[in-house]
Amino acid sequence: MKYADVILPLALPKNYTYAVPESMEDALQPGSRVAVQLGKQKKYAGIVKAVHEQAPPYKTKPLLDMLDKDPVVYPTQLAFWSWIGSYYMCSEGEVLNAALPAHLKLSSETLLLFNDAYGDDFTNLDDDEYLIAEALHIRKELRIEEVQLILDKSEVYSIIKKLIEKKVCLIYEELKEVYKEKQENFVQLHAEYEDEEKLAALFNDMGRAPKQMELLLAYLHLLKTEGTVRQNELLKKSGATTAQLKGLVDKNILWIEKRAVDRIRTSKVEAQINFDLSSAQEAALQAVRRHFEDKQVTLLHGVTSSGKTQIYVKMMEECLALGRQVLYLLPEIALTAQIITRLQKHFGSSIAIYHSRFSNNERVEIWNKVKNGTVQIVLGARSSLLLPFRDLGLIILDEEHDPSYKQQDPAPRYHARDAAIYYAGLFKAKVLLGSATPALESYYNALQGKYGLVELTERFGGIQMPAIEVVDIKQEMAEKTMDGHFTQALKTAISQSLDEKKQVILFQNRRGYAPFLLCTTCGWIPHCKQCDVSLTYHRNQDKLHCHYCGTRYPYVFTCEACGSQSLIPKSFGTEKIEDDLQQIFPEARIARMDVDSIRNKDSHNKMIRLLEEQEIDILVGTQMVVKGLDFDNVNLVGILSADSLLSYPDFRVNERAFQLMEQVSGRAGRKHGMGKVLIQASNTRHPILHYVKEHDYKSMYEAEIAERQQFGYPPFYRVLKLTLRHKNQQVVEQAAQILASWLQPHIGGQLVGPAAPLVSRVRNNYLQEMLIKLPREARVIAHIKQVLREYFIQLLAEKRFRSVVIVPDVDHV
DNA sequence: AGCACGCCGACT
DNA sequence: GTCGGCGTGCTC
Repeated sequence: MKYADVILPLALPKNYTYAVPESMEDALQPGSRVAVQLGKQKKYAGIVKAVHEQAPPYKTKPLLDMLDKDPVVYPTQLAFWSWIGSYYMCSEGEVLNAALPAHLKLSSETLLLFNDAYGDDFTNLDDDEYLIAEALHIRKELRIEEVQLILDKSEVYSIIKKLIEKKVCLIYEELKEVYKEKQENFVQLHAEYEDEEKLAALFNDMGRAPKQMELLLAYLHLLKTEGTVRQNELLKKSGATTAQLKGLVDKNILWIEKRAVDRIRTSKVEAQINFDLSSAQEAALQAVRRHFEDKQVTLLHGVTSSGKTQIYVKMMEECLALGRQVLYLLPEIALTAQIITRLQKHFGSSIAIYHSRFSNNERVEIWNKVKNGTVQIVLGARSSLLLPFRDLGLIILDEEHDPSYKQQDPAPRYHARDAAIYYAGLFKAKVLLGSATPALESYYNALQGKYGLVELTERFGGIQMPAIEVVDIKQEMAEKTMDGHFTQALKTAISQSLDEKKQVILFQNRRGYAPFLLCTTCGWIPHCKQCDVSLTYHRNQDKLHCHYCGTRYPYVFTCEACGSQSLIPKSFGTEKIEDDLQQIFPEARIARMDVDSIRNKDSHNKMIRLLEEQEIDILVGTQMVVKGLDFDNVNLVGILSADSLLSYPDFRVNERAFQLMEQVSGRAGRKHGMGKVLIQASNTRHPILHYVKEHDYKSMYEAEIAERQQFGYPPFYRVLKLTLRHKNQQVVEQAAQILASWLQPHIGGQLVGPAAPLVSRVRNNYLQEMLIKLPREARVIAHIKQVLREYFIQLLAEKRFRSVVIVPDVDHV
C-alpha cells in the first residue's frame, strides 16, 4: 500500500497523508496536483510532497483524483518550500498558497441540487425551507451563498440539513478547474482559393463589393506578414465590420476557426539594443565573472547611473547561451515600463514579466511556460521567486537593499534576497546582487569574503554626481523666511528650474493631506475606532482614513472631547505639499505620485510618460519617486523633511535614510548637466546628512556597522520578531509575559520586550511585540526556532490563551 | 481556511 | 421555550 504526503493550500501546521489508490500508483509523482477530501465535505487540490509505503497511525482517506498529467512543480520547488517553511516558521501550505497561481488552487463549492423525485408539493415545509425549495425547484441548483442571500442570514446549515432529511435536495461538492484557455477567432481562406488563378478570378468577380475586396486584401497582407490572421486584428486593420466579414464567410471564401491562444503575447522582434560597455563596466563585468568562479553570490555596488543594467544584460546573455534560465528580480514599483520595454526589445519572446497586477489566467500561463522552459527569462517582483524554474542559472536581484523584498503579511514572511540565495544553491546557480546603496548585511558579507564584491564608482558617460545642499529649516524659521513647508532656498531653486524649463521632483515621506486633525482648544485628535492610531486627513475625498485598517470616516467638525469647532489639519503629507505648491507656483504643472494617486493599473506608467514628455513640471511623491525613474530633464530634487526620515524608532533608520536620500538624489541630472539636490532639515548636523552630501557610502557603512556590532543587531545577530494578538488587552499582555519568561533562559539578554508597539491596537485586536536577537550560527538558530515552536504549542494549550494569535517574523525588517 | 459542535442571549 | 449568535476544536 502506498501513501502520499499532501501539502494543502491552508495554514495547517503539518501535511496530511492520504492513501494512494492502486490506479494512481504508477503515474503519481511528487509535485503532482491531487484532489483530496478534508473533513466531512470540503475537497481541495493539494500537491503531493512525497510518496512512500509507511502507513500512518491513523486511518487514511484515499486521494480522489490526479489533476494533471505532469507534476506542476519540480522536486527543487518542493525542497525550496520546505526550507522556506522551516526557516521562516510557517507551514508549507502557506508557502504553497503564496506560490501557486489562484487558478491552480482549487477548493470545492457546495451545491444544493433539487431532488426531482420530491415533486412540487411543499406543504409540509416551514417558511425558510419553502423559500429554498421553491428557488431550487426553478433553478435546479443553488450555491450556499445564494441560500444565505435568499434567507438573508448566515446560519443556513440547519435548514439545509432539514431539506436533505426531507429529501427535497441533495448536496454535491463541486471541484472546478478555474483556469480557462483564451479562445480567439482566426480567419482562414478556403482551400480552393490557395490556387493563384482561382484567387485572381475571385478578385475579378468582386468588382461590385469593394469593401469585401478591401477586407480580402487586408487578409492576404496579414497572412503574409504574420502567418496567422486574428479576426479582431483583421477587422481593425481593414476597418471592416463583422457583417462584411460574415458576408465573405457566407460566400464560402473565408472561414472562421476558434483557437486557444496565449494571453502572454511576446514580441517576436529582437531589436538588439546597444549595450556596449564602458571600460569601467567592462572591468566590472570581468570582475563579476572572476568572482563567480569560486563564489555563489556577488555584490555589484555601483553608484546611481553607473550602468549596472548593461552588466546584468551581459551576464544574462551568457547564462542563456548555456541554455539555462534567468530570474531578474526588482522591487515591485521599480518594474516600470522603462525597464520592461528595454529588456523586452532586447530579449524578445524568451522574456516574461511577472508581478501582482497580472490576471490569474495570465499567471497560470507564465507558470507553465517557466516550468517547461519556453520562458527563459523572468523579470519580476518578489513573488516570481516562487515560479517553477526548471534550470535556473542566474538570479539577478537589483536594488538588493530594498526593504520591499521582505514580505510582511501574510506568511510566508520571506526575504527574497536571502531566499534567492538558498534557491540558487539548489540549482547550483549564481546570484548577482546590485545596488547603489547596498544593505549593510550584504556589504558586510562582501567585505568578509562570503560574497564577491565589485564596485562601480563612476557614472556612465562621465556624468557627475549631483551637488547636495542641506537647508536649515530652523534658521529660516528664526528669520521668518519659511513659506509653509518651503524654505526660501527651495523656493528659489524651484523657480530657477522652472525658468530653465527643467523639471523638479519633490520627496515627502508621507501621504495624505495632513497626518491628523487637531483640536486647538483641548488637543484632541480623531482616532480610528478599531485601531490605536490617529486618522489621516485626505483632502481629495474630504475624508479621514485609517492607514492601518483602511476604514474611512467622514470629516469631523466638532471636537468630541470639548465640543469646540476649532479643529485644524496638522503636519503635512504629499497632498498638502501639492496644494501649497500650486499656490506658490500657480503656473506650474504639478502632479502627485503616491499609492493614493496610483491606485489603478496604468496610472503609474501614464504619469511616467507625462513626466517623460515634459507635461509635468513638478512631481511630488513618496518612496515611489525613488525607484527606477530616469528622466533626463530633472535637474532639481527636493527632500522636504530629512528629520522625518531620521526619526523612526528602528535600528535601521540611519541606513534607510541614507539609502532613500541617496536614491532620491540619483534622480537629479542623470544625463545633461549637473543636477542639484536640496535637503531641508532642522537638525542639519546629523551625521547621515554629511554622508549623503559627500555620497560617502563607505563612511556611513563604517559608522553604522560599529553601532550594529555594539548593540547586537544584524549582520552580527539575526532578529526574530514575535507579535501576539488578542481581543483582550490583559490576555495578550499576560501571554507575552509568560512566553518571554519561558524564552529568557534560552536566549538570555537578547530578548527585547515584550511591549505594546507604537500602534497597540489594530482591527480591535491588542498587540504585544518582542524582539529576539540570535547569534548567527545556523545550528543555534534552528534550535531556538524549534524551542519556539514547542512553546507556542504549550502557550496555546492554556485555556485562557487559546485564541491568542502568535506571528513569528524571522529576519524582521 | 472551512465547518461542525456546543453553550448563552432575544425573540415567538 | 427555541433560534441563531459566536467561541472552540478538528481536519489525514
